[in-house]
Amino acid sequence: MRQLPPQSNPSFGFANTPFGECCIAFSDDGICALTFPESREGAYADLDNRFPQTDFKQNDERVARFVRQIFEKGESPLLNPIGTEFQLSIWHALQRIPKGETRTYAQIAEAIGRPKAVRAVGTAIGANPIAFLIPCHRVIRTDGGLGGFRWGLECKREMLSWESKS
DNA sequence: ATAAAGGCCACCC
DNA sequence: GGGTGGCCTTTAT
Repeated sequence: MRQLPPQSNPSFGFANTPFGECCIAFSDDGICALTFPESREGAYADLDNRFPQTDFKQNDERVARFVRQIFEKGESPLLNPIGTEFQLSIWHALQRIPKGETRTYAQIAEAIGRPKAVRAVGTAIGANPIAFLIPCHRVIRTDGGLGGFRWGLECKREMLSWESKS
């Protein structure tokens, strides 16, 4: 099941965060993407790949305000993640992990009532379209290992330590 | 329709 | 530590 792609006033922009420059894409329906791209070209390619029909207008000023709201005030703006029902249930579960805490992939599988689907849970978490706000960095392995992270394990560590002291 | 690839885990050595 | 088999969803043939 897929929801609507960003429709009303689709926009995007770049701004600096404690974890490097991010790209945020949003519309009147909320934020649909938050990434930490290697390059701006990479960010364009990623957006075009995920929303081939959408023409985003650049608005760095609005993104800068989002970033202050998120990383200074600790608030979460309205989100509009797009994915399958399975993915959405997992991304929803991630948002219930309190800041400063962690869960294991197995615990998330348990939380959505699919205890056997641990591996699929890992895959779905890897597909998280809204980094940080959907806190996939708070999920680690049962054996205590960090697990994976789309933006690099170093970044995952930094996010966890940043959250533990605030 | 089917195959292949995953941010996993339990179990073995 | 390293390797195997099972589990389940998604994406690409």
